[in-house]
Amino acid sequence: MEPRLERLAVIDFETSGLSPASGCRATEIAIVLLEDGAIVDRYQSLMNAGVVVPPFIEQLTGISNAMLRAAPPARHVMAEAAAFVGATPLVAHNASFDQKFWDAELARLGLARRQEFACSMRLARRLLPDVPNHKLGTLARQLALPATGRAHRALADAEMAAWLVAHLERMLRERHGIARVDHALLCRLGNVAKARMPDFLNRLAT
DNA sequence: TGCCAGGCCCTCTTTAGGGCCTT
Repeated sequence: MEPRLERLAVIDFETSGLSPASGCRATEIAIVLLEDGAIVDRYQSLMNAGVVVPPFIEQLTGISNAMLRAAPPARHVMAEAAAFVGATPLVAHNASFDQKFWDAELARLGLARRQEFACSMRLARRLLPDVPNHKLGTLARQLALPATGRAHRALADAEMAAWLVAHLERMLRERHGIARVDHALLCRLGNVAKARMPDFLNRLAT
């Protein structure tokens, strides 16, 4: 039977800094596959890209330079991650960040991204305008999402983002009466001006 | 060695500035 909701790959990177354009590299990746509101598969690995992580980020993530020296090569990990994702539509929290690293790490293998990213932060800003802020951890607490482990580790954050996406999908179906919630719709909603959202959702209701 | 981003979004806007989010 075809699933009611399209399968999504929710991705999270830990990195050595904020921008690959400044020489920063990925240090850990996690991808969870979300289908019909449930996590059905996971991929997670540290990766050694040959960079030294500054103390602030070691403290933030708990990923030490010793852990990275013992990790498999970034090249090997990214090849596995790309195969795991395939052409599955991608989602990330503040997707512009993860997209930059996904594109940059794939480019080092001579690969190009095959699909668009939807952004759970942009969706949350539009669908949940009244929460204190739209950080992933705050949203997880506000919505009482399932516990996923230590924040700022890739698998915990990817699972947290996946539960957030599942919550937003359910909101769209049950509160806004939208029968078909797919990746294309999530991308479109992320681009609608906030002031136009109520009207946009009304027109989608079935 | 030392340095360190950038796109979105709001508003006291558009000839701009600053906060938010990710590590």
